[in-house]
Amino acid sequence: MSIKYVILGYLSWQPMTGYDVKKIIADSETLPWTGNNNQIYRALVQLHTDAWVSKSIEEQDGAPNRHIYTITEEGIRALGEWVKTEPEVPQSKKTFLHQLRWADSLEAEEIDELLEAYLNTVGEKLFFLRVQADRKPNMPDRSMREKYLWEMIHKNGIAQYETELDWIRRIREELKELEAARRWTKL
Amino acid sequence: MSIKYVILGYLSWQPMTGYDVKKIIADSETLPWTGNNNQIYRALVQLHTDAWVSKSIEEQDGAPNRHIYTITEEGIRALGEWVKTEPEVPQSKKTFLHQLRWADSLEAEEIDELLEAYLNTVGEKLFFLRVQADRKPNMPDRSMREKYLWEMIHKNGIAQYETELDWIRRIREELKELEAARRWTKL
DNA sequence: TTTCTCATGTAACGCGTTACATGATTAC
DNA sequence: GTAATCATGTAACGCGTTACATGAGAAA
Repeated sequence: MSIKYVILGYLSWQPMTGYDVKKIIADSETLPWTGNNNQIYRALVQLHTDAWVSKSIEEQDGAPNRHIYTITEEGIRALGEWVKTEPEVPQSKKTFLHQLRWADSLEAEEIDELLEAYLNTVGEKLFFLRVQADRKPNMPDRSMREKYLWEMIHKNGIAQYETELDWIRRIREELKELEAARRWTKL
Repeated sequence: MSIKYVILGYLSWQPMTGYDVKKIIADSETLPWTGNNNQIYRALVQLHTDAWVSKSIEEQDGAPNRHIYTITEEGIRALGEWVKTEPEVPQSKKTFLHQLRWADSLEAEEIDELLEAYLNTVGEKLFFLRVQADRKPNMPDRSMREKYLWEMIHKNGIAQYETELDWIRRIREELKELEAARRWTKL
């Protein structure tokens, strides 16, 4: 359950309510979760029973009380251990590639339209990723190095989508050439 | 349930048993599933009740009978429609990035070790991806264009991991510079 | 007046994984 | 003799999603 550590991480950065965590996850272009309540509140309950976070309640009138979660010493230790854990291979889920694999039954034009649609989808995502960097969260950086790490994490996402765009452009051009050659030999 | 279409795709390519499908998925470096029985056999039952595949049984003695699934006309139609479906944004799950985000509490050396471990993991994966291209499946290509598409799909994975390696190398170098600068100012 | 934000939570379900179960043949 | 391959399937569970439920205040 990796989201548990992701949440713990954000709590190591500043105390928050479940609602705050939800917003961070939902607004993030890079976190692979939707930010749904069910998962987050359940994870927070777990973190609390693990004693990795403590909970304090701030009463409000005319609104539900805010349950503020704060990371504990134990939680900091657990997070530190997790961070040093053997890295996993990144894995991407690109449904489009599986569509493309069986696209040979389509007309050349149809394939090109598909690729264009994919180009637009990826391009749009890239745009939002870049915009999010400008919006800059109002969260202070704890150190020079941490700021650098966060920037590089952001750039990682951008680089991936840029690579994808290059790949799409290349395949479109080459398919155009292939199609031209096919027509030539047919004449 | 995208795996349903993935399986349907492979069945469009040639009739197969569940076991064959399992092997393809398990051996693939790019398909994001493990190739576990439960999922595959269940999906095949669904495909069959959808009438997208037909089933014939080849009896064997001293071994379980082979249930051979063949795509139907309806299945071909369904696959064709799915292929033309609006492409989704690719999304990757990079647990390592979430580890790195909270790595600022570590010593410079420890971070570098982490990054080196990540480099090795990604490098190894890339190696296997390339090897798999040589191993080349004994499956005949149906057309020039399909062969090209499959090659490009393969290159897509390679490009992603290469981008990742570049990113790791860059961050390692820059962190080294940062650390050097920090030591310099401390003296 | 309707929609959005704040803030908590629950119900139902589907996708995906690990592990279990069987049993013959083939390879090392 | 042990392990892998062929070939089918089931049980249990966990992660993740959509949707539901409540209710106040603020903004459009």
